[in-house]
Amino acid sequence: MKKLERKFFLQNTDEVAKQLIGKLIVIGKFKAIITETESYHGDDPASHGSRGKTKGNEAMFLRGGHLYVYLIYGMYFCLNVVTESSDYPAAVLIRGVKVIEPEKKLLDGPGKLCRYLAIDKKFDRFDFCAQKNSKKFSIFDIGLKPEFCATKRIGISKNKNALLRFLI
DNA sequence: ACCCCGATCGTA
DNA sequence: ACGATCGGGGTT
Repeated sequence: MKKLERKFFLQNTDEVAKQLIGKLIVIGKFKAIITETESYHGDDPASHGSRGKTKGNEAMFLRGGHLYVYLIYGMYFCLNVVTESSDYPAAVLIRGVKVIEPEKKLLDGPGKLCRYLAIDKKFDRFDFCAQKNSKKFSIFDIGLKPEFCATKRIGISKNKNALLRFLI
């Protein structure tokens, strides 16, 4: 079980999105395996960061290894892992996980996932690669290399044909 | 101050 | 297939 360090998240966003499948998220008392991700990089019209920095999306412009959490449809939070270098907006949306502790539960959908894991705006801009923060949120390689496929992303209207959704 | 829309979800 | 629900961002 090896903690993913900063350099992992500085890689190309599509690559990080693929490699995050099968990784273990530890957040508070919860442990969960990532089962579904989507890639959003700065030159993608579907990405929040593609139209420049705003108060809401500035976390996307941080260095890889931070979190970007936003509110969608007035009701749901979505969890993203920021990637690549600072000032280039890019992130991976975590769309699905399989919780293994303290109870087994499949969370399919970014809103459900945040609701169950109690992720909200307080995690926006959180630097989980900083040593002092790793107790609150960390991602580990536990040696799983699941088969996964690539499909179109869910719920977007721009650049909708790109195959940037990855799921087991 | 106003308007519009959105990386969703649950139900039909 | 569709409505709920509301904050943020752009525009006036």
